[in-house]
Amino acid sequence: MATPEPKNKRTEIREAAARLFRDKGYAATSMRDLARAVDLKAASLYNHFESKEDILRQICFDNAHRFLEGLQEVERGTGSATEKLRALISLHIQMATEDVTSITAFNDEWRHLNEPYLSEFKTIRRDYEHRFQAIIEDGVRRGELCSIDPHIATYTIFSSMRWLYDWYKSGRRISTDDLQRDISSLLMKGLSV
Amino acid sequence: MATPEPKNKRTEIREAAARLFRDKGYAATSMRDLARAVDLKAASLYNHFESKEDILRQICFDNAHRFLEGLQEVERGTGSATEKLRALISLHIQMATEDVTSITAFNDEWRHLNEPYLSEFKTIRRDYEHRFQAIIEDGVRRGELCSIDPHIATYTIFSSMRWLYDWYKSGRRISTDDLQRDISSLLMKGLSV
DNA sequence: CCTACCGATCGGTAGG
DNA sequence: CCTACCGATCGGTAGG
Repeated sequence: MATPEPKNKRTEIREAAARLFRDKGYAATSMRDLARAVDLKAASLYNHFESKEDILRQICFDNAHRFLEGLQEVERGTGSATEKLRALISLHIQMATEDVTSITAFNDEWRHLNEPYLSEFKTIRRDYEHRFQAIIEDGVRRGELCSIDPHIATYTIFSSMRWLYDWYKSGRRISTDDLQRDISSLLMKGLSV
Repeated sequence: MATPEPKNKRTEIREAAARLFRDKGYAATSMRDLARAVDLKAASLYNHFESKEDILRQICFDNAHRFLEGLQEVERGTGSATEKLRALISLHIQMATEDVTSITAFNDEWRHLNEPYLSEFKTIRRDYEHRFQAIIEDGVRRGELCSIDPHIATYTIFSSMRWLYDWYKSGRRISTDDLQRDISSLLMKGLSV
């Protein structure tokens, strides 16, 4: 009973889209490609989504909110700046390894959003970056971290895990635990006094 | 005298293409966009390049060879693994800051190459990665670097500088010297014993 | 280097 | 959810 179908089809389309956007890029993915991937005709996709951009929009904003929630939880904690930073690095690795396809589309394809969504997305992103950077600044001020430029540190941390998105496509031969340990230790040691 | 025009126009088109590919992506850049950027009609572009992909091809392979040359020079050196690694990090930062637009297109758009060029490009890239990783493995073996997984270390270093490509688009307020110092010290300290 | 034009494909809609 | 179809735009060519 009830209607389990509609929601599942929507999710199925969204996931197929994330995969195609990651593999071919948003612009190179046609609605006919996507329809084929979910065994539908192109026109039928419009019963589930307003437009091609609507799908991208949901992928981008859903992931943005997941990152923001993770950050908020860390901010509410009572640990040292070092502990918070370590938790944030874990968050990024976790996001990258849990839902790879979606995160890749989120990372690389948001620039294809149209206004006003593009500006809205950039604002959220900038907010995240600033709050992340504030934690590093705090750590430097307290003498927990070395006197690195917090801006450089923030972006270096962000991008240092980007290879996971590409790399997870092919057969991954490293356990998530090893990743956590090695990446986290490299970055934390690099930032230590 | 002579003919300085042809070569200059070719270069002008290539640079405009690199900028457009970086800003909008390869698939979303039309030959009409590119023609407009260099004050030509779309059809005239085909006097300078065989196809749209031909332009991308040149950007990708030129940069691949520049990276390989830099690596070769480092490999020929007699320094320790630590010194070689430091030189390679410098190479990446230098490439990223010297010719940003071209490097971004090289980094993100190569997947739009068609066969057999796609396979050829991936082979070159894999070769570069393996030789880079060999230097890290050597450093670990000699006890110069900590016992991190060399594979994780290699890719973390590669991607840790990727933000430079995006970030250089907007007004850069950090000097190249500061970048060199902070990024290099973060990574080298992170990898030290 | 241009005008004129090609077939293919695009995102999306009408109407059922 | 489909068939049928729209105008727009794509990469590229012919011919000069």
